Order: sequence, then structure tokens, then C-alpha cells
Amino acid sequence: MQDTAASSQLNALKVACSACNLRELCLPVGLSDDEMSSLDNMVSTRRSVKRGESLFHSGDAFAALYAVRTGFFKTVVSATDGREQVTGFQMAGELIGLDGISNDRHSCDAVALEDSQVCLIPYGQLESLSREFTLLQHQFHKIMSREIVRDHGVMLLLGSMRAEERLAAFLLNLTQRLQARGFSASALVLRMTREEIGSYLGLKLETVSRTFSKFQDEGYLEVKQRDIRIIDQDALQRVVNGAGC
Amino acid sequence: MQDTAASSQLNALKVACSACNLRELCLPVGLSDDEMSSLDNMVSTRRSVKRGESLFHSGDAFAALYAVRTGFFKTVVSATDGREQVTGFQMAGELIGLDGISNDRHSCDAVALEDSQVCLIPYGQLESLSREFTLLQHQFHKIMSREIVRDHGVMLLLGSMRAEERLAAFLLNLTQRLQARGFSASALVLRMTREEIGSYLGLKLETVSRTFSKFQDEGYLEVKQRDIRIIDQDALQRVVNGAGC
DNA sequence: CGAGGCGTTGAGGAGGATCAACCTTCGTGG
DNA sequence: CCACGAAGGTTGATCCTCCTCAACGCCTCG
Repeated sequence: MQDTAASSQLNALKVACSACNLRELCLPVGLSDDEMSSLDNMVSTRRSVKRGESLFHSGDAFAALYAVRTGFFKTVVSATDGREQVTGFQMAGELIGLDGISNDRHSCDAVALEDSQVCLIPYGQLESLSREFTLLQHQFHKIMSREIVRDHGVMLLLGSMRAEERLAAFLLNLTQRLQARGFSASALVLRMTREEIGSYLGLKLETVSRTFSKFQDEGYLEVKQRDIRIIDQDALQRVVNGAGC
Repeated sequence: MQDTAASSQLNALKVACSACNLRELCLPVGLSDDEMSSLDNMVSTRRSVKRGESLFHSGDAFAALYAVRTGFFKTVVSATDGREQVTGFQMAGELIGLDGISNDRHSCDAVALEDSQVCLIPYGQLESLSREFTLLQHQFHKIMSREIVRDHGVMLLLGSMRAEERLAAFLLNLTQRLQARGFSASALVLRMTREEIGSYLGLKLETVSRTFSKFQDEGYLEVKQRDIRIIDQDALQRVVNGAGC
């Protein structure tokens, strides 16, 4: 039934947040040595998830949050009639599973788009620890709030932008996050299909493909399947700002 | 500059959560007597906001959350180019302002759609108190998580539903929340304009109006401006489930 | 080397946007 | 208390963006 349990391994290796190069992007931002070592105790397990596998499914019991260590995920909500919506793409340092707190069950699927590793953050322990450490508590609240603000931004995109604006905003957001992780601001490899991008942006895959081609024709991008090179970032920014009006 | 400060009054009246009829819908859900009385101390101020006025604006410093006591609000995010998106409508017992935690500034406007009263929840005190009281901490986390789940539902709506499905889902959601507050499941008065509904649903006001008319023609609703009577709730539910396909 | 998944491109159609006219309701001030 | 104006709501005609359906090419992986 649960393919995740079968095929993803649990690594008992000791993993220290304090030694992780993502600590400035992840939950531990700004913690003291003391707090950091408590966090190290809590975040003791990693889990590997192969491409295509799920970290959890909608309906699964909620027990832990997951911090992406390596790899790339999407989260997907499904309606009763089978309709699906990609609600986000998560990369290194980002937290997955916050949806589960609301009623102790996950309300979306989290699927690895490439072979990935996550750090397990047992939720009960996180609550205990944040009663003890003000900074950790505050940082955790910030992360939840940031997710809410991000979601509102996506609503703005879905509710009021046209196809070109949506794709441009998406690409700029991706490159910005990649840049924060030390990658190039101009060359990126998409980990998701056109259909997944379309689902996230409220467009059909053909529209995504056509819009990529259009951006290439305009000289904004170079598109080779999933390899994207951004040639004119300012032009994309102008597209987002509704320069077409 | 700040019209809110000028025209909304601060009521120093002692207001007890423990005596509030919204306590089962609001932050205090499930708290013990002890915890409840600490909450009473924290939530000591109410604020009145007249119709059309803002509780806070995007960019304002964040200091407190607000629990709607009476009335009705909308929250609106704005893009740099002036585009606006209504991200939610809040009624009695619902919390406003969670967006502000992320970076100590609000990222949306909260506007009263009728004369309203809110309870002020000073955020610093809420953090202190939730370090002390496990249940309060957990309840607060649940509320944030619920907002994230709600937002994902809106994304599904905006990304994959057609106009009729969106409006039907909207109406069912409204009546459900009103019913939880003891109101009729079939008769409701809309507190917002067609344009605000449209903004929330990613539609133009004309489309909202036409869809209302269509639902009326089909015999699902009786529409008299802002007075709505739901005649066939099941039919609306079928519309949401994509019965048109 | 073949099959299947993914991506591109074209043609045609539909849903919702836009523009416009008109009606209704409500608040304000004479 | 009524008249007026502004804001909100309805409806129609037309247009445009994006969806749908379809064919085909490319890349990957067994």
C-alpha cells in the first residue's frame, strides 16, 4: 500500500544541524549554540526519497515536519473529483508538512521530483523545544507565516495574472531561490514537467510550452527542454509588472 | 495619514474570553480554566472598526493579531503595479494578521466590510503565554496550519475550477461557516460587493453577476442583490464536483 | 532498439474579459 | 422627508486569451 515505507530508507546516521550548510536557510536561523545542540538532538534522522516517491500522502497521520536537505519536491492537493493542484515546489532548506498540524493528518501529497534527502523534525519534540527556546519558537512561527504570505502571493498570481505574467513570475521566483542557495541566477534545470508547472500556475501544459517558446522568440530565454538560460531578466520582470498593458 | 487610528476607538472595557460566546470557535478552544484566565489577561483590549476602514495596512508594523468579535472583514494583497487580490473574508471568531509574523510587517490590508469589533492579541504576549501553556501553543499552531490548508484550497479553486464551480464553492463555504455560528444554512446576506467576490474568485464582477443570475435561473438560488436564499444546496454541491463534465 | 513519457506546434472553439448601456439601492444634504 | 448623485448590480454584444484536440518529434531508459 504505502510505497514510501518500503522503498525509502531511514538513515540512523547522526546529522547535526550545526554542521549543515543549510542552517542559515532552514529552521535553525539565528539560534545560539545551546539551542543548536538541542536541535541537533531532535533532528536525528534523515530519510531518502527516490524520484517519484512520496514523502507522505494526503490522509496520512501527521507526526513530523520535513526539512529538505537535498533534492526537490512538489506538494499536491486533490479534490474529491480527482482534480489536482500543485501548491508548491520545495528545495533545500525548505520545510514540508505544515499542513498536517491543522488536524493531525496531511492534506496534500509531497512527491520527490528527484532523488532527495530530508531531515525529520518530530513535531511533538519541536513543540516542546520551542516552549524552551524563544528564538526557535519565533523562527518556527516566522516560517509558518512566511508560507501564508507565499500562498497569498500565489493567489494574486492565479487570480489576476495572465499566462505570460505567471510564467515570468514563476521563473524569477525559482532563480531567486536558487541564487540564495549559491546557484547561478541565469542557468537553471527545471526539475518538473510542463504539466506540473501548468498545474502550479493554473495553466495547461500546452500553454506553458507555448509561453516558453514565446519567451525564447522574444530573446528573454534560451529553452532546451528542461535546461533554461535566462538572457534578459529585466524583460521578465517587466512582463510580471504588466508591461503588456 | 492613518485613518484607522483617528476614527476607530479603543475600548478599555474588560473583555473576558472565558465569557465570550465565540470561545469554541476562536483561539481559546479547549483551554483549561487556568489557561483561560491567563488569556483573559492578555486579550484586554477591543477595537472598533467602521465599515470601510482598515484594521491595518500593508507595510504597517506588526504587533498584534486580531480576533473578529463582530462584523466582517476582507484581506487584500496588492502588487506593485496596483493589481489587487482579495485573499480572504473573515467573520466572527477568525484570526486576522498572521501574515505579519513573517517579517514584522503586515503584507496585506485588512478592511472592515461592516462596522466591526476585534479583540487585540498582543503577539509578544501570545508567544510568552504559549511557552507556558501547551494547549494554547498547539491551538495557535493549528490555527496557522488551518490557514495554510485553506489557502491551498483556494489555490485549487483558482487553478482548476471554472466560474460556476468557483462561485458554488464560495457560497457553500460561506454558508458552512455561518451555520457553525448559528445562522441559517439557507439565507445569507453578502457583506461584500460583486467586485470583491470576483477578486477573491479570480473573476470579473460581470461574470460573478451573470453566474448568480444563472444559478437563479436554474433554481439553485434566489438572488436579490445581496440577499441570497439557497434553494438547492445539493445542486450547488454537484456543480462544485464538476457535474458539468 | 523500441516504447513510452515528455515537449512542441497547429487549428479550432469556448469561457470569461471587455466595453457599454441601463437599472437599483443607498446615503447625503437641502 | 424627499431629491439627487454616486456606488453597486444586471444584461447584452463582441473580442481575446487560453483550452481542447490532434499530430508529430525528441529524449530516456529498459
